[in-house]
Amino acid sequence: MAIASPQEIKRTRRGETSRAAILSAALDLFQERGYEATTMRAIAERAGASLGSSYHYFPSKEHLVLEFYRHTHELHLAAIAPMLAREKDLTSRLRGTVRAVVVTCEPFHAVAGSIFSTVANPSSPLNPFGGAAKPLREEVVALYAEVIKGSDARIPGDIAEMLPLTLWLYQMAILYFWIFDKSPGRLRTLEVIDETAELIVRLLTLANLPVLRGSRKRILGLIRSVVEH
Amino acid sequence: MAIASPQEIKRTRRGETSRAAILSAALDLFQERGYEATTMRAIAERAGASLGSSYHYFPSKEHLVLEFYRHTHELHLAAIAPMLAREKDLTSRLRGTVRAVVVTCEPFHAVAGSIFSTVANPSSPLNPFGGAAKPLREEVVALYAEVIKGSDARIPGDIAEMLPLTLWLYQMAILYFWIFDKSPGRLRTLEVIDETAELIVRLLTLANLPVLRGSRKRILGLIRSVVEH
DNA sequence: GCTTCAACTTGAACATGTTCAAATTAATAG
DNA sequence: CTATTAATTTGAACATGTTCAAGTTGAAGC
Repeated sequence: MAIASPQEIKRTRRGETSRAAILSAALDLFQERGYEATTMRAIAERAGASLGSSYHYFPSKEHLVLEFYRHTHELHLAAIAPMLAREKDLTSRLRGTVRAVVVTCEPFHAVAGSIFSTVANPSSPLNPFGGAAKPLREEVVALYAEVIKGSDARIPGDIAEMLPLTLWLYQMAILYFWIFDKSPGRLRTLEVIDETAELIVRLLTLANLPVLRGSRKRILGLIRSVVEH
Repeated sequence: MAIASPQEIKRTRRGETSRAAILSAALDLFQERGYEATTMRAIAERAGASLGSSYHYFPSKEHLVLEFYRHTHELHLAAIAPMLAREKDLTSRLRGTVRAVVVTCEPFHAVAGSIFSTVANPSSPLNPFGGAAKPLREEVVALYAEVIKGSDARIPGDIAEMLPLTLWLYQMAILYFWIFDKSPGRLRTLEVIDETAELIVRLLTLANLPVLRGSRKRILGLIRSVVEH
């Protein structure tokens, strides 16, 4: 409920071991049973710790999810590094990056629903628009900046400024769609990613048309005004 | 957690009184204290009922929120009826309708955050993409169909087909923005509504341009494929 | 080795959403 | 009016996230 106080816990070796055990148990159990079905008591038990000890390291169950996110983010980065190093075409880079998101998250599909709802809550420390999850969001936004920068596409400056954040939002939308996707192998999500990635790049090109200049300026102004707080 | 069984409770006069008292107490308390701070025990107490009785009429706390939604929807409909009867300009109709949403919801701004997160959860009966909240969503979509139909704008058939649902989604996005809006009188949300309403109608016009034909078809196909399940 | 103190651990206690079996009430049939 | 039955009401019991005061541990300084 309350935002986590940002004070770092100074980690001794003993503490670090406990913390790691608790986190690892939590990640396992979230995958096995889902977020809601995993109780803090079960986490503590599997970690060989006590209930209170878990709360010493993680202020709440939600904060364990935050680590869960960070974990998948690392996996995602590792998965796309070779592609980003090789590929120059923006559509391909975008498609590859977003495809990798859902592929990386696939083992957690069952958990994702309840997590997403937690994340959507503005008063949750996990809400990416503020609170504890903000740094992680910024890492993802930076990743999309890299996706753009490393491509051979020439994006006008005013668009380039807002694009990474917009693509992050796009990724969130894809993830929400993916949560509902019941098709075998989550194929429909992959199709939607392919289609939208192409469409986005196409619209970026069209944005230079004279008729669209006005709308383009307005849209960018809108995004800018929505983002600033 | 479980989806509500759709069996109607046959309401005798006695039952109806109790049900109404519980609902009314819940609506009051949600406004006074917010969703999370309102306990089922407090609702029962204020309603002069017992805890168990509340659960006899409402399968869960979330289902009380659903009624809360329905309540604000009625208020919204009443608020915009005169405007819709008079106004023919699509931009004005759209702006007026969405403005009325946030104005109607203003008394519940403090509650809205936690409610929104509950609603976003795919496994919640309140999730508008399925479950108990679907009928209400369809009412709102129908309202936007009316917003379009009653206007003097001539919308191409393929767009008109998908537009109401898209506008419902747009309304959801505005509401999410509104939740975070801390400006006095929620002025920023109103500004964003004005700007986006104009922009949407402008883009609808532009969609007829030959250069945009391809993208238009693709976007519509995308929406269609995303909506169908 | 002893003291000190912060880090760490513990489990009981609490609040609250939910379930349920039993009790109560009121309407209906005879 | 009485018996029956379904609707309604009740509150105890349960599960689980969270808090907290008290206990334990181990390293650093002497």
